Amino acid sequence: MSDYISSNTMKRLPFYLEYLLKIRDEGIVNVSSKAIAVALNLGEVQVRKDLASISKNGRPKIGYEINSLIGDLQKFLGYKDLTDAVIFGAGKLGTALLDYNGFEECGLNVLMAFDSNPKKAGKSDSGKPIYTLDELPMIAKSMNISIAIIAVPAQHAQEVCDIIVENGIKAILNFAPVHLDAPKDVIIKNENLAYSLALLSIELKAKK
Amino acid sequence: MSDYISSNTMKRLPFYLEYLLKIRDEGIVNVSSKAIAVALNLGEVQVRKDLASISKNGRPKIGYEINSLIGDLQKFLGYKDLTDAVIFGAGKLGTALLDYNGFEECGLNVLMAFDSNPKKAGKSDSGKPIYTLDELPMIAKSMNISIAIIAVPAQHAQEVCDIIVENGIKAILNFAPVHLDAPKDVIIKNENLAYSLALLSIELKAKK
DNA sequence: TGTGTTTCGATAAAATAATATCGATAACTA
DNA sequence: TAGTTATCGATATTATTTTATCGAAACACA
Ligand SMILES: NC(=O)c1ccc[n+]([C@@H]2O[C@H](COP(=O)([O-])OP(=O)(O)OC[C@H]3O[C@@H](n4cnc5c(N)ncnc54)[C@H](O)[C@@H]3O)[C@@H](O)[C@H]2O)c1
Ligand SMILES: NC(=O)c1ccc[n+]([C@@H]2O[C@H](COP(=O)([O-])OP(=O)(O)OC[C@H]3O[C@@H](n4cnc5c(N)ncnc54)[C@H](O)[C@@H]3O)[C@@H](O)[C@H]2O)c1
Repeated sequence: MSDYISSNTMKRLPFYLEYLLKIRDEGIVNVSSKAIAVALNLGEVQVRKDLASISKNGRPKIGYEINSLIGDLQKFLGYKDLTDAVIFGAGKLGTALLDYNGFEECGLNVLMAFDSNPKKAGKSDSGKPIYTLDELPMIAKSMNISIAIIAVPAQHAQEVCDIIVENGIKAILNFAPVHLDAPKDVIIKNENLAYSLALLSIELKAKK
Repeated sequence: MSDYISSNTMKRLPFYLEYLLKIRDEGIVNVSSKAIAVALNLGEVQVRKDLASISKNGRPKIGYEINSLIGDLQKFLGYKDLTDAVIFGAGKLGTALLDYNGFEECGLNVLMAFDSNPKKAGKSDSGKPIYTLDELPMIAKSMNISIAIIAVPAQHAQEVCDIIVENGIKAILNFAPVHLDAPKDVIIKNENLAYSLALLSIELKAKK
């Protein structure tokens, strides 16, 4: 168990967890780094290194005990204690995210959405509340929102970002295809689906 | 203009493009690597290196000529010649993607969706066609689909992946939170939104 | 109990990526 | 026109990440 974990390693951890959960369902109790490496298309040394950074229970000849490895992964990934998140922009993408029930198992509690358009206010299909933007200050004060998800049109993303920062939220996942400026104690991650697709297309062309 | 471009560099290129388009609108004609670096929070040497890999027109004291740099970026990123993509799963996420009009400007042409549920067949809000899954072979044969986007429930993702591969599509963007197995000449990229959020939450906790 | 096999973790080496340094060049200024 | 400055690109350095190597631990089985 080392102290620092690289972001590349972090990105692989969820895949280990997913795979381990799958094979545990199949009744497997122990697994070797080699088996994991083959299944996920990674190097086995890399697998051992990654796992060593969050767990410490590999045994020669035996491999890893799946249950405790899963436990360590879930603990590290914070899939136990929920983090509260809210969405800005209750449009197509925003409501898809709001009504998606797969976040809980990753430790995320998507609570509500905010939209500038009062007509959007009310409840989503799955029954989660949608508020108007001016209700944010009050709500933010009374509860501890950790993460904001931006799903508003690009031209409004920066202004929404500013409002988010003003209300004390320190982490933002931004789906709008623009670079956002914010104080550097605010963590911003850009999730640009169009770029992901474009990069895939580039790789495809490069291969031929 | 070098030959090989690292994936880290590739991920940064769209941000350069976005920024350059923005400042071009403001009437700026030349820009220095330093200005770009400051705006996007990168190292200025890194910016020069990245840009050198796709363009070659920086001039001492002047910087880069924005127009030609934009041209080179767009050309490299393939934002001119459109690549055709289709979506599997016309649920909440799938239709949000289908009706999103921001892909075109990144060179992606999202044509249609396929869903196993016949009730979904017809047209989306924006008028794009939704077909049943069994219509895929015929359609795939008559046109050149480059990219498949998987937006079906996790438990069906692998079976849909198999169908996609059978129909000759060589690149997949997978939104289902499962690892997919496919022949290694098929490029698979996982876009797991829940993990992105979870990682943000981990970083946030680590900072405090 | 001893030998062989598997698999781990630690350490070393190689590959990749980021950052720093510096001479060269082009524009500006006096 | 000569000196000054901003900025580039090339090269060198440093840091990070991946991959290889190898001794030791743990079990199987004779
Ligand atoms: N739909 C997709 O698949 C997709 C894919 C990639 C990126 N995006 C990006 O996600 C964002 C949302 O896309 P969408 O398709 O859901 O758009 P949308 O038009 O369906 O929804 C946008 C919502 O934001 C609300 N809004 C506008 N200004 C606001 C403000 N200042 N504060 C709060 N809410 C505001 C609107 O009322 C609307 O409900 C866009 O930036 C888009 O570029 C979407
Ligand atoms: N909604 C989100 O914000 C979100 C976020 C992250 C990941 N995801 C993932 O994206 C996928 C879709 O999510 P969603 O919220 O749109 O779900 P959804 O239930 O709204 O839609 C799923 C659609 O897939 C169709 N489908 C089922 N089996 C199919 C098959 N074999 N072939 C073709 N179509 C099939 C269904 O008929 C349905 O229309 C899921 O894997 C989910 O985990 C969704």
